[in-house]
Amino acid sequence: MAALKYSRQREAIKEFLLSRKDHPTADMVYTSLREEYPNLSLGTVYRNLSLLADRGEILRLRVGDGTDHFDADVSPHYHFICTGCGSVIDLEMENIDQIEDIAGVNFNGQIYGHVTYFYGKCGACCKRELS
Amino acid sequence: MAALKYSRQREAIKEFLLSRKDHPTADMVYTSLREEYPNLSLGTVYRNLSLLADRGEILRLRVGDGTDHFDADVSPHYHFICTGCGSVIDLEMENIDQIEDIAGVNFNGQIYGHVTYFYGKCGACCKRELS
DNA sequence: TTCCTTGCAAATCGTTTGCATAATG
DNA sequence: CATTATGCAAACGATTTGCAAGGAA
Repeated sequence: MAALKYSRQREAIKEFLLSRKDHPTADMVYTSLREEYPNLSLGTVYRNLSLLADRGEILRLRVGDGTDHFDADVSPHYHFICTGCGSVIDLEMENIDQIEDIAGVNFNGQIYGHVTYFYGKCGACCKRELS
Repeated sequence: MAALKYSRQREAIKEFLLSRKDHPTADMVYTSLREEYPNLSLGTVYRNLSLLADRGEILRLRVGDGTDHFDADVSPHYHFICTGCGSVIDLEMENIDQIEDIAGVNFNGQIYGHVTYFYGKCGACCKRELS
């Protein structure tokens, strides 16, 4: 892995992600940080998000809405995507790694991991529908 | 849902998907059908794939390689993506819908579904690595 | 004749890249 | 000084869309 040099921008991107629990997209990161760093470029945001994701310092979430979301919480956990408002929410749930064993039963290869997203209506959207 | 009119192209696209078990991309569908329908357009392929997916007649797979794959088998099943060769393979495995109940335990919304992809090395790639 | 569908091309969207310059080690 | 990172703009790949013409009900 190549050596990294410090960069104010990369630090700001990572701190921004750490400060939020709503899993922003690259464009959200860019737009928000632009207020503090007026000549930050979108390319730099993408470059650093990819770099951090490759190093495992952040998570890239392909939630299926066409644009990647990012999460600074790299501890193992799952995500819920609301089909109503599109929000991406952390789930606090029991480990389900046994599904890899279940999947491997009739399979003649090696299963090293899985990606799971849960879909439905979030609490706020459920409430909204009742009114 | 709007009324559908018959179209030779749509029929061909669906039949093509039914004839394959390797989950082609839009471009693969286009390239293959072009031989029989030389002036089929890529736009038409995309339009019909989206239309069929919206109606639930086919599945759109977001396997994470940047381009969507499609599957005419809409019966509930799971997919494995080989990190070696990128192939998308059907898994014959036990039902794991209980993970939605597990996920819902500490969640104050409604979970209606989930998407899971398994990753690893397929049989062919495992073999290749040994040699 | 109504209106869905097509082919084609242009447009869009998210993301990546080339390059000259700036900052780090 | 050697190298990595930046800003900017151009390039890209996948997908969508506008529009005039074609085909199904």
